[in-house]
Amino acid sequence: MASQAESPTRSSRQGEGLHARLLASLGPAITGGEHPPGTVLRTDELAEKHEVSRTVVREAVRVLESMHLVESRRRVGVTVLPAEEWNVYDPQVITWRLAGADRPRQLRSLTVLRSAVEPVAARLAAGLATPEQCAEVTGQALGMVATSRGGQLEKYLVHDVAFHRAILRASGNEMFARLGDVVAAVLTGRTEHEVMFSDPRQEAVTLHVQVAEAIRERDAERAEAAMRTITLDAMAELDVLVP
Amino acid sequence: MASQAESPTRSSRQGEGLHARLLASLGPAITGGEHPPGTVLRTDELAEKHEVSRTVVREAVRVLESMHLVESRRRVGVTVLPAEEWNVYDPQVITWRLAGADRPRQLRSLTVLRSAVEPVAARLAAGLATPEQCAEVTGQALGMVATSRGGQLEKYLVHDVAFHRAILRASGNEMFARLGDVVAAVLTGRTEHEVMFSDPRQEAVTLHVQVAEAIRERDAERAEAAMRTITLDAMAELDVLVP
DNA sequence: GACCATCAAAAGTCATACGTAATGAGCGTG
DNA sequence: CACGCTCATTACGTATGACTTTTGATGGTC
Repeated sequence: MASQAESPTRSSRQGEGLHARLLASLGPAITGGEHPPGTVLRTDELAEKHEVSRTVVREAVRVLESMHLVESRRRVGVTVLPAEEWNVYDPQVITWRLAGADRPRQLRSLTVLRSAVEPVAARLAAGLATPEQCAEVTGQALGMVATSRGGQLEKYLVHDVAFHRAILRASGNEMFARLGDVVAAVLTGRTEHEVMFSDPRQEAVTLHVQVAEAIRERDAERAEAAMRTITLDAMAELDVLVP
Repeated sequence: MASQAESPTRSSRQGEGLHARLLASLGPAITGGEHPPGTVLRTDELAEKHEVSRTVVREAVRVLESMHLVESRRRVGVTVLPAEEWNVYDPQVITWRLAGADRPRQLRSLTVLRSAVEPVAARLAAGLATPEQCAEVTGQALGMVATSRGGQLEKYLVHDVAFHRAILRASGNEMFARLGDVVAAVLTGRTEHEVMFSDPRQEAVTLHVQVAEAIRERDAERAEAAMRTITLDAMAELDVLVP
């Protein structure tokens, strides 16, 4: 018990708890293929390697277990599960995979998911959006128009994310609403990592405005169609950028 | 350390660990509204109430925290988060909510999600399904036909679930594939809890066969359309059964 | 009334001891 | 030789007590 008493929390300050730090180390290592499925980790070993107590390791392992990244069995150890078992909807897992070697596959999966969900969300939003939500969507679309020229990619991105978030929220479906972070991650990733020298294509901007209009006019059909075009464009774009 | 030594694991045998048991108690209590958002739980209190050690409580809380059901802060306690924060895609959370008071809302959310995802999955499957996957889909559709009369609802359900699972898997998208459990839960729930005296509607059966045919013939358009009809029917049915 | 020092409550961490179950080597028997 | 049983080993599971760290709350001073 004296070890941490003599050296008050070794090294620099940590924002979060030790378990979170360990998790942030183990999670990406697993999703990134550093510990391939079938690998067996032992708690004592992890504790020693990361210089934390077994208690901390166990808490982190519990979380990984709840994500179905690993399975803890007596007398065996902590076994890394095959990727098919992973909770690929867990925001943390998504983040880890987007940050690692799996990034292209993950981006593609998410984009396909978008192409399924967002058109339906737009359709629902057209029927359910409150006046405030309509105003929000319209406002963000106009913001996209305003920032679509002159290399203001960062500002454009902000409006783009807010636009899609607003529609997902206005759809009235909690599960759709929760995909706001996913869409944000995809859009941000596109702007950040991929080559985006030029301004956004004007057709894309126009489509966003059309979606906003359609929702405002309660035209479910048009809202869905326009949004479907947007997401299909995103998939086509992905085919060009990613192998 | 003597407490469980003198009484060898009090009461009956437990299949899983204590933390899992605690989780199975706390999770539904939170998602079911028994501990409304804002409620503050204290670790020691939970430990005493459930007759487990703080270690066990902490592990369970860590998992709940990773699901964004609660937030643990020093000097404050374990605070229940508002429902908007919850990881509604976590299979455990879905299960808990389906088993609790939130069941109708959850069923509706999941059905809407299905209506967005499954048509797109069918379209993709039409382009990607291997011969084996085509055979599987067709086989399950035929199984549905065979069990669609004579009150064999349980057998029909098995084929129905397997059919949708096969298509989601054949879509080639890992995130779609992971929704197999969700679809299974919805379909099972419909057969179990709702009134289903009669045999399934023959039109529904026919639509499933059509989807299988379309996938086999690589007709993406028709596969998507038929599946869309299936999921829209499911939504319509839900509107009738659930308030 | 605003600001700051002090206090205390509760989570966070650690180390240790002991319980428990699963595994696989070894051994005996048919 | 094969099969199955026993049993020691091993690594996770649980409990506990001591200590640390953070932070809301309290109360006092200017």
